[in-house]
Amino acid sequence: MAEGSTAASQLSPTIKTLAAHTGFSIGTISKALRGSPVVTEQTRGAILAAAKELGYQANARGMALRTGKTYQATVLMPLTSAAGYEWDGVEYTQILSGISQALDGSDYQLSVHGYRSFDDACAIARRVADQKLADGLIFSGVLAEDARIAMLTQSGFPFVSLGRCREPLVYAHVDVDNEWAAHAATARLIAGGHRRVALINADQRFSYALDRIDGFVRAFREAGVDPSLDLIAGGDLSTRFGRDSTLALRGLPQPPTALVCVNESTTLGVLSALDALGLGVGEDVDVIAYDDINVSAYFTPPVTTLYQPIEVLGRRLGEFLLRLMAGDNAAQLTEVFRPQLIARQADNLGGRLSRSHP
Amino acid sequence: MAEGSTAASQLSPTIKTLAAHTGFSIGTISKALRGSPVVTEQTRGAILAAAKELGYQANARGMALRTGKTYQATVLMPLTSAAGYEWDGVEYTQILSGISQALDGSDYQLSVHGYRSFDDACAIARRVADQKLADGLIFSGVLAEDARIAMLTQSGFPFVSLGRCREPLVYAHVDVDNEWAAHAATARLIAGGHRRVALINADQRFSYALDRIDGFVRAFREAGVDPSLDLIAGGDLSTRFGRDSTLALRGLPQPPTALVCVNESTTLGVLSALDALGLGVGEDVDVIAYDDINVSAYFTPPVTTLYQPIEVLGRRLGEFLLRLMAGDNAAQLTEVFRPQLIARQADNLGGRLSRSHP
DNA sequence: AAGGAAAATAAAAACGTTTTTACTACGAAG
DNA sequence: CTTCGTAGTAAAAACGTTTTTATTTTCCTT
Repeated sequence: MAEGSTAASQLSPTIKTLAAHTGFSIGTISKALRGSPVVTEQTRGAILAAAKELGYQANARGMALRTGKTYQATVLMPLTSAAGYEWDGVEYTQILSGISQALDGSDYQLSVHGYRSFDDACAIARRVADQKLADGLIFSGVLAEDARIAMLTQSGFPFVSLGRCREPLVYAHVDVDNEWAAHAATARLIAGGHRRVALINADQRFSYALDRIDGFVRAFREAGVDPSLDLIAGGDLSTRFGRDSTLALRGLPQPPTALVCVNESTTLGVLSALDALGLGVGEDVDVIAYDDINVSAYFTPPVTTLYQPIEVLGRRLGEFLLRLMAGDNAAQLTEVFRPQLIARQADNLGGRLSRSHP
Repeated sequence: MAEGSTAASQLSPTIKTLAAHTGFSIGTISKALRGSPVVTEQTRGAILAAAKELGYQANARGMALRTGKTYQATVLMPLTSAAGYEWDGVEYTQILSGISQALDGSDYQLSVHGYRSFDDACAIARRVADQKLADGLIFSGVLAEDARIAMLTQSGFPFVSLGRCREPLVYAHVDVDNEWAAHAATARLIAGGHRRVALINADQRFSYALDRIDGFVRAFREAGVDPSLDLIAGGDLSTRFGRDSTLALRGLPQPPTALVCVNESTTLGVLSALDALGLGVGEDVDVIAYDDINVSAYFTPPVTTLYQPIEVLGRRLGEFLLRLMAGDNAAQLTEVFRPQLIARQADNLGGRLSRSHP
């Protein structure tokens, strides 16, 4: 019976199939495919031809077992905080999209791990590094003092973070210049005459939340004005949070006349709250938002934004991780993006405020 | 030198370490860990204790090589169509979140493959199945005649689709009752007096776009009214598409007095266009949207929605895939969700239309 | 008490690679 | 004409499992 050959033609060809087909040994086949210089050009040609003819594809599991590599790049993704399916984390689609594009064509597969809390994320990161579940790691939501960065830096496990911690460590990262962005937004509002500016911010555990406060405060300092620190709200970046904090802030004795918003889902909540309060944007209150998924242009009314497409950051994250896994030095793999200011409003309440303030 | 033992204590323990530690052979260790009935309860206890003591974790690559399984569940994710980073695909965060939650605790890892076109998705699906790059597959964006479903059904590769094709095939799937949803929205508008209703729909290659048209038409038929087929727009589900198609439709000689929108990013574009045209929602035009990420509540003005949290569908997708990979029958693994109607407007233009139409 | 069945474990083979080591020609040098 | 280095390839070992086959032990039966 030709059972053997029939079965073999069903299954995908292995290095052994190639050996039988070409007459070379499996060791030579492997070297030829890996581009080792010890095999002659002629044999390599023959082997490559046979590989193409049979549609040979290296078995990732065999390679992985022998080399200890996994050919996996893992991304830590925050699971939506779930309470009532509140809208947050939408930008992750574009982050993943960017990373996926960068990894496309490489030998690496993109895998995703969800986490529910920071401790959860730490535990997963540790497990991935200790057990070598992946060859590299990408994560975001960096804290001022981030245990993941400390741990991975020490163990030498390749990773790229979206965001910088506040410890003096050397590691590959991609970030947005949040200090600059918050400063730009706040300074613009102060120049427009505003003195009571709110900052709808992320939780202050996050490093970038602190960066934004820094920029916010610097803008006031540079203008010689006391910063409205009592108008800084911190929370999850859901739409509900944007709405609730706006309602609360506007209920204060000296409510804000302008708001700086940390992301687009929060902004939607802010706008919703302002509408509910009967306040007109550009008339009774000004709003400047940060946008990384290009949606603010469709808000009504359109608001001034600091725009940085996050897909670009995602792509860079993937590129950096590839280079890191190829042996590049982490110190060289850092980039901080400065968003673009898109002015859609005058942000001076139609000039009214500048008159009342000297 | 104690080099050997030192190095061994550094590396994670293997089945050999356990063998040396307990005195049993590696075969027995493997059987004990896998719960085989041939090993006595006493030895299993000893081995389990040693495994716990040494922190043993099975090496996935070794298992994968031997068993041919990969312990990977792969999701096909559409890459954002990218032209100008238009906002779309945001719901994928929640789909992945749901799947990740379902896979949590199982032996399976979630991996993500991005694709740029339907052909791309087909090629990837075929590669995953042929080369057994994963043990199961999840995908969405099902076409009326979907090559992936046909191919995977035939090859018997485990998969769950988000959406149903229009061919009479038996396969595991999760879906929304789009026909019902479109019917509910359209019928409500017709009951409110509308006769010129627009349907801002997905591209008609997609099966669910056809389902919505079916429901849309049925509502008209049941009311004894000619369906406004000329007001059906199909396109990508970006915000820009919502805006552009609304502007175009309202430019017609007999413009729609109401719009049914296919998802929330499109709805945002629709609302933006209506605002730009100076049309008030609930006054000059009514809008009913489909929402799967719980954001419509914050639109201003709020619109009536058909709400179905997509994270729930994601979780079910993961559950179904796990059961499928465990050997369950695909015929049993189907569920169609019916969204919830959340009426935030009267959707009858304040009663004005019902007066003019009998 | 010896034989044998059943139970428990050990040993070996296998999965598909890469890498190290061993072999075989062949040409150059003495 | 022999010896040796070298280039090219083959053979074998290893990665960590699971599974099949072989061996040992135990205990029952006659």
